[in-house]
Amino acid sequence: MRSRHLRFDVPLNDDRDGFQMSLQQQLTEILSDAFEAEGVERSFGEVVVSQRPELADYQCNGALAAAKSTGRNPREIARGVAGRVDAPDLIAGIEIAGPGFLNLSVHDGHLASWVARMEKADRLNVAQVDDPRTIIVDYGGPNMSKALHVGHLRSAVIGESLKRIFRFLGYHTIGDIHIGDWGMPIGQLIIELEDRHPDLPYFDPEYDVSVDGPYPAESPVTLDDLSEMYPVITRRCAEDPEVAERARQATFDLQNGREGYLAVWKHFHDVSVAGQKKDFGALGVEFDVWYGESTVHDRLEPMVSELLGSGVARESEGAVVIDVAEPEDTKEFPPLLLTRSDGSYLYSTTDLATIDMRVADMEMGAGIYVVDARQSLHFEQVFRAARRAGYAPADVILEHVGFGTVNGKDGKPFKTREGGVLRLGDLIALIKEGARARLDEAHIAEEYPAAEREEIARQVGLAALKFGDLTNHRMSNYVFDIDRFSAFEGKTGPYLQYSAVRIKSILRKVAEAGLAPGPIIAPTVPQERALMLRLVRLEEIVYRAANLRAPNVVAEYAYEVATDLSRFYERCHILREENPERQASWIALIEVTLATHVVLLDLLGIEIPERM
RNA sequence: GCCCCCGUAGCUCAACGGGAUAGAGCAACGGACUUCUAAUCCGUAGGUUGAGGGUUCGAGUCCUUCCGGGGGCGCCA
Repeated sequence: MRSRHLRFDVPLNDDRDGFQMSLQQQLTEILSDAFEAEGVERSFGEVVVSQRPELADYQCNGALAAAKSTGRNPREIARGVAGRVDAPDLIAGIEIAGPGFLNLSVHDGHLASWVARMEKADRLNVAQVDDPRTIIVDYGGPNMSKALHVGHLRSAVIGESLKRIFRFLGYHTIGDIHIGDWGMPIGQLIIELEDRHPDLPYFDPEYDVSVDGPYPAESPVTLDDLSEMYPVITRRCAEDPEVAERARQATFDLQNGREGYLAVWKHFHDVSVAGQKKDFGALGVEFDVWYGESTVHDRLEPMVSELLGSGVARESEGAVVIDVAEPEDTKEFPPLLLTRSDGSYLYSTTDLATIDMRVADMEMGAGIYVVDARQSLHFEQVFRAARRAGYAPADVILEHVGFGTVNGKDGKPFKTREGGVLRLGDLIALIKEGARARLDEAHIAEEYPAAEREEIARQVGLAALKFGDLTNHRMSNYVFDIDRFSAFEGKTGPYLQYSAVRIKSILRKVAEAGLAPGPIIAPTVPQERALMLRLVRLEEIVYRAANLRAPNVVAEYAYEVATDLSRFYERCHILREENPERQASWIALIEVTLATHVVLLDLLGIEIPERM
């Protein structure tokens, strides 16, 4: 059984001390046994969280499904199963409802022992996968020639979260930014710079490093220059075929090792990476490697020759292509374009070579590409080509995890009121400013040192921004509304932080009062019970998020934990509680809740302030 | 023309591989601070899930036909 595993066909590591399953799994085992004893296939015993919390904690719908295959009455099956369930210490009640739902309520003592288990076990008793597979998460994907804008937010934030989720579950993960730094945009920037400053040594064909000395160490352009130049040159290329032809030539020359171009490319690369490190750093997005298209440039020429030699690739209209259509395709599948007719390389070329490199040199067991959903065809082509070329054996997972676009209120890709794109750096500054204003107007943290207020504003602003993105399902094209992304009330990142901060505050006062956590006892208040029931689901949630590649599952759950904590907080006053056993149990309970928050917010890439 | 994604409350979004009465936040209205932080909590109101047809005990979810939006379809990334 041990049903939870990622779609990598990898079993969960069961070598855990004590409780080896999640509560849900444990209930599923019991029900499966009962179904089996009743003469029905045990797979019908699957237990899920109740859709009607006022009726039950968990439910099993198997009797309904089994009715079809067995031809028996569903309520009769349910009755039979219910009669065979005998686990009084775990299941306090089992009832048949409606057409044949089995409603389960968990025994309070058992629930408390689960929370206690989380408190004592490592990692809140969340199992790690038993799989040495290396997962490379390819996200961020900035183009070297453009400053980061809101459109880059999704890949960065979703990719970062997925990487953290996989890592938390025990996978060896590598986050790779995969910079776009070897294609046509570079050729375009080169000729734009050449047109503006033809006197620069990089463009002098006569320049000889051995005679004239090395190229200047100082960059001829700043990041702002590049951002300004890029739209200019793309427009010029669109309007004038001759300019476009020169850009293509420059791209070819760069890729074939023209020294001056390589030298100026290096400058472009360095100023651009410096800017990206700043922006992604400000977002709290951390890449393990800063590779890019150019990383594989040495492999391109040999790769194309080899593929041509082996017959995987072929010439077509002067270009080199790989056919990737499969007989069972129902739709037309165009071949992957490996080189242009002038021999220069494309996005497809570097992507294919990158797969080869990742498998051969980085031991990639799974490649997760967190890239705009519009590129799905491209990735399907590249993945198929990688299989045909033998770069990616069948056991290596290649997966495009797409996401929707960030739109404005008009349904088109987001633009500022002035019609320009909103830079990521400006957006972060804007939201942080909003968070600071919120502190002022609500008279929060007035007595804190200025530096701490500043830090709180930063953390709160980023939380609002990230949660605002991650709470959406990744596939939906969401509407970017600055007001929503800088809201601090309701279902927002700051609410989650606030929940954690409240606990920290209580725990400080608890320590001052000389109180300490004690054994977690059975819940006596509905809000307390609801919180426990929520916490116990942590493992299910994280695995589910990983399997669906959906951080919004974690975001949603984190919000629910925070809500349950708030309700508990309103109802149960810990410091004033007179029953010492209950008080000590509550202290332990909020400690587990805080630990859960710490895990969840970390998976979302959200920091928790000490106070706010 | 072919293919992919999307369409859910006034707005922005969820909905745990088909389950019971489709849930949250915001906005609106009404309550709760001498009480561990009110960035909170409680309540009211808000829906023919774009439209039709089908599959079955049961459909927002699967199939199908339309309508509407976004995107892709060899020398862009």
